[in-house]
Amino acid sequence: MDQTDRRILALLQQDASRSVADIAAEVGLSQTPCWRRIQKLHATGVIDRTVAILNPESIGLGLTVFIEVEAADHSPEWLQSFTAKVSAMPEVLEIHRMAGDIDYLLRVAVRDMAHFDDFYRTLIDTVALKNVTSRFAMERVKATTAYPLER
Amino acid sequence: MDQTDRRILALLQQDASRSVADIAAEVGLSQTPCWRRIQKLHATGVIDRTVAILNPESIGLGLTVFIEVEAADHSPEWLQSFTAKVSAMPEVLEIHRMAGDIDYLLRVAVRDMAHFDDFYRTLIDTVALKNVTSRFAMERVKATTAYPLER
DNA sequence: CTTGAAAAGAGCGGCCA
DNA sequence: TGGCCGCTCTTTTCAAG
Repeated sequence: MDQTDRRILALLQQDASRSVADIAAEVGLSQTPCWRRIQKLHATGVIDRTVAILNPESIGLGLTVFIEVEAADHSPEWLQSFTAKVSAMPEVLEIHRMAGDIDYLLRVAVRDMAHFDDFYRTLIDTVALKNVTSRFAMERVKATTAYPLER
Repeated sequence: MDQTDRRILALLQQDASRSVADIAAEVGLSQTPCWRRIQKLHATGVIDRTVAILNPESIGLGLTVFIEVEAADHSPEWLQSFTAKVSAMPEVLEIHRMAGDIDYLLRVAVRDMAHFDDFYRTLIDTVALKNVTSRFAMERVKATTAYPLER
């Protein structure tokens, strides 16, 4: 993956709806080689998928909550049950297994506090947890899915 | 926005590279009305953009760090300077202004610990901070950009 | 809202340098 | 590798039920 690939990726991370010809022109290639590079980036898993990013407010999911979780115990059974059950909850957009005093960090999208309360009850009902801290986001100052690729 | 729009959005959040005809078939519409709905969802800002999602490991940015920040003070000047300067750092993918004891939560993508150390020094050099806690993600158990739309 | 169709545009592949 | 040139498929618009 060379510098040209990186430039292509940078553009596609910003806007994947642009035509190959368009992107090709911007990176100084003609269509075919540019198209071939993009195919290869897909095939090798560098590009995982292309998706529509929605405005959460417009679909009534304006409340983002980060939940810090400490495991009830650290047995393989608990871990597996936790990840399986929590992964299946649609409000949970992300689950990170963490280093340090917190075992898992969840990122959750809900409608409002009532919805969160609902979710929270379900969560603590579904899996045994030692300690849970919820942090509420008031404002999304920056939110991008684009990794930095300069170099 | 009705149920059909929601179904279209659910599909586009999963895979925005599918053809309109394909999506139309799945939601039980013909091409033209389906296409018009998608245009409208763009125009009204429900669909913000469509982007390529990369595999962070494959581009050498496999280390995700969440940084909890307490502001040095809460003056408008500090807040503005903080958001402007930190937004401009490419490693910072997300900035959330939080409720509670933490003022800001950052989500940062870096190559490795050395890169993080670099980033961290730059961060605390760039803006005055009262307290900073870094939490390191060991494993991405779940990561989706798709908001739940069932209903 | 549907179908059908047609023009414009983009994706895709072969072939040559 | 990259570039040129078609063939094919989609997207996009339009007319009409």
